Amino acid sequence: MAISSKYDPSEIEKKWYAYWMEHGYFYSKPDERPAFSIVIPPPNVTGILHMGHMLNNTIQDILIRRARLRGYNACWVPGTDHASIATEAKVVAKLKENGIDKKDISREEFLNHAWDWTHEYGGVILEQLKKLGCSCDWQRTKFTMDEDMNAAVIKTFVELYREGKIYRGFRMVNWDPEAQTTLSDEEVIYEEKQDLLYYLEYQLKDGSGSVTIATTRPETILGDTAICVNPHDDRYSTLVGKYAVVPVCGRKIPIIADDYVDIEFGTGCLKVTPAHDMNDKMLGEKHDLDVIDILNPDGTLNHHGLHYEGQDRSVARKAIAKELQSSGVLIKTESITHKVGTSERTKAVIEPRLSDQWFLRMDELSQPAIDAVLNTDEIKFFPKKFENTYRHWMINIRDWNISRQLWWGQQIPAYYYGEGNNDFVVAATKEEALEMAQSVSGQQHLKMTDLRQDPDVLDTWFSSWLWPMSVFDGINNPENEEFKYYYPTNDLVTGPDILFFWVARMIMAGHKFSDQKPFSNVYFTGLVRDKQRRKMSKSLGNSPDALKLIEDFGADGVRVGLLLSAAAGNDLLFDDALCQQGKGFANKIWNAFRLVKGWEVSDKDTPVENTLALDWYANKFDLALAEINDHFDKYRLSDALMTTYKLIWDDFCSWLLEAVKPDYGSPIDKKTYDQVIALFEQNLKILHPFMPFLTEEIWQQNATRDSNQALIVSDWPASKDYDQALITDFESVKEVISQLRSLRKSQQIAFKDQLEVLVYGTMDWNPNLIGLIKKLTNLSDMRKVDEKQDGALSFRIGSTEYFVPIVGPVDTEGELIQLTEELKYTQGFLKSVQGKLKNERFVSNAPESVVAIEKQKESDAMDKIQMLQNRIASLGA
RNA sequence: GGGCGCUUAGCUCAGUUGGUUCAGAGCACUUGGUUUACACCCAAGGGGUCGGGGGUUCGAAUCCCUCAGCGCCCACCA
Repeated sequence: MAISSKYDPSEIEKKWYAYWMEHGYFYSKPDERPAFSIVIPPPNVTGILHMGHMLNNTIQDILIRRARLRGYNACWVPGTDHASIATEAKVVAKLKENGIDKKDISREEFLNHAWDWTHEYGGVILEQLKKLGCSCDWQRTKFTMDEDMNAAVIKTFVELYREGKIYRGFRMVNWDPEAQTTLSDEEVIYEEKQDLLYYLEYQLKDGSGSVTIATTRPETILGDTAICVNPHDDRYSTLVGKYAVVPVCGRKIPIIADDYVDIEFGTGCLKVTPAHDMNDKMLGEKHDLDVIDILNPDGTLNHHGLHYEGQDRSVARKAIAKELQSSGVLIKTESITHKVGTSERTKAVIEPRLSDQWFLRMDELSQPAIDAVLNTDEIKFFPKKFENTYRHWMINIRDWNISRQLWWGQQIPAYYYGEGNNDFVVAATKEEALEMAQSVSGQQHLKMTDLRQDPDVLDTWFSSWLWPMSVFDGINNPENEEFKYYYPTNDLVTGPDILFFWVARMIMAGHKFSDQKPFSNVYFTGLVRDKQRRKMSKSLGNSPDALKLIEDFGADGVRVGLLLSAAAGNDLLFDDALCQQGKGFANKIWNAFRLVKGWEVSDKDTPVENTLALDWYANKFDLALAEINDHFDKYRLSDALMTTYKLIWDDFCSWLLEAVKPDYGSPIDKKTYDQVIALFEQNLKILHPFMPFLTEEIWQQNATRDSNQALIVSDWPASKDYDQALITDFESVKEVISQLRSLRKSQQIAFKDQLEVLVYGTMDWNPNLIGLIKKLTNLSDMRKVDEKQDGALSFRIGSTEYFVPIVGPVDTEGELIQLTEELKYTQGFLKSVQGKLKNERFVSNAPESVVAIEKQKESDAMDKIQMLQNRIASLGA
């Protein structure tokens, strides 16, 4: 049967994925084997596969496939995240396209739309992962808003509330006027912006003068309730205790003193707007100031905005500046560069705003999580450098604002039964809430309809932080068999951008709710960037279509391409040339297979050099395997792949196959053939995690296999001791061959012209390998001589010299130049070595072994100089 | 402003405890090669004073100091 010389992945990948699914190799349930589990970082349910996912999931698949081969009961749990704000924003936008405004529909109607959307697009990204070859246990697919997941979230909330760790507070929060919700600190991106700093003059109430303040937000003067100066600022000491008048609205406000104010900045006078600035809020509380909120939730001014009511803050800013200018209050403006908080999702400028929110106390939760990573080494980070970032954040951790003014997510289980917002109970169900409300309030007549559930939902991460536990039902039912078997999970693979959002919180949740770590190792991938180091993004259009890449290069090619330059934690500069390299590698292996399968097998004797070459490769394989295992242990997956790549391409294809390859038209002996096949299969096993499709295809084409003999469920080769001497021997032989090829090239001696090689000195390797050298460099003979041969081409390896009698005209001039240069270099080298040896401090302080090495270098250099001089002389210079 | 990290070949990066194995890999590049698995190939080769300066040491890419450039995290001064 003719096999194509080009490897075509598309059909093959479909075929084997279907085969793996059909035979349930990805499916896992507890058994007597040790468990190895990974939970997927759940992608946004409405998302599509991008390069970051490709990298991240390729890595997880490599880890899980290797674990499976090593005999673990491997379980990779897939799933998606409801991604509260991101999804809600998409749904709102889609409704808008259809002429529907979120404000005009009920919560229930909106949620129906959101669920429709989820059902329509929710599976897309998971289907794409299948194309990449991901061996997830699809029967376990979870969604963060599945019923049991919701139950876990609610249970956790109630528990934390009863412990006093969750509280409601009227706090300054990051308000996104576009999405009309709060954001956590982590969702706010600070961007450098050019703005104007306005200098405004406030008249004193008693008419005794004025005071000038500087602000970047002049519209907020309408919410001013004080002016603050530094108590040590001599310029203003007489003003403290007096009153100033706010321009435009004419409100009388006190002038107070506080160390918080920086004497150097602006005018040294600070307008205090407790409703719209974190620090002003703090000053307000300290000095008991009024709080005047001038904004509506959508970022327009409310009735405190007076004649600017209804205008957006940015519009009002310009308008008010104009008014202030015409009334002479605006003294000057200055350009200023400062950082402005914007919403990660909507890009809207964040307004600090006071509102009722739910918070989770973090102080007690953080300590065990700090210990687990930084003190006990229970959890390891790869690369380790992220432990520093983690430490810094965990030590300065602040309470977590967990409420969001959205509809898509788990609604907060707080039920109000009175008129205001102060009478409420927290309970897992409304029924339970009713009983509690009746008993707490003493009002037995309360009915279900008297209860109002808090309209807010929980931050998305409040479900994500439970993920490794909740996917195994470990929150609702911690004694269940699966949870005990699979948890804690082994590896987590994610990006450093969600170290705090997610990783840190999972560690806290793990210790809080299961008294255990959620995972043992965290592998941080880098960001995927383009060749110009730009972050890949939709708006730049520099993100390649993931599925198109798989079409072009094959999933195996793409996986290799991604891995080749993505050391843990380093950003990956994606270049599809790397996928091309991956595809090329697949083709190389494919052709090696074609070659071997094309051989005609006979029962002739096995040439001794074949035995030696096969022996060498078997040992070389074990050496490489030890390195590969070590790389895996250290989560250096790129290195593991590169070692495998070189082993297969260089050692297996270029050396072993060339060494045993029969002459054209001749058969190969059966023993060699069988061993080559056996070694080929070993290669397939260690390559399988990286290139699952190609390897399974060859594995199955090579022999008829039962369904329980698929490569995916075979075994990872056992580590064996290897014969280093044998490997070294072969390296020497390779060196001889390489030198002979080099010599042919420099002397322009064609391969078809046979050479004779004379050897002076000892060949400390198996002389049976001469046959191999003869075959690979076309020698008529290679034999030992008792005298050096002056006047012949030569090279030297160790203390042995090799002479090749000239068969044709020699490029004397070129060789002379080369030899002279080499002589000069060697003489310089000798001088430096001798200088070192003459240094008494070196000889007396350095270890003997190091000195011995230098002495060896000295004598080798002297020998070499002698040889070079002889050669030059023989050329008649 | 506080903290962390990086700077090694044209590009992307390895270099664990300072000393045979230390100046490396892959890609790219140069040269030669195709009736005999693969041009998505084979072979040979060029290329770096390890960011600058100083110090410790018999010996520094590796340890210390300093300067310059880059990146990330945290906080945020109106």
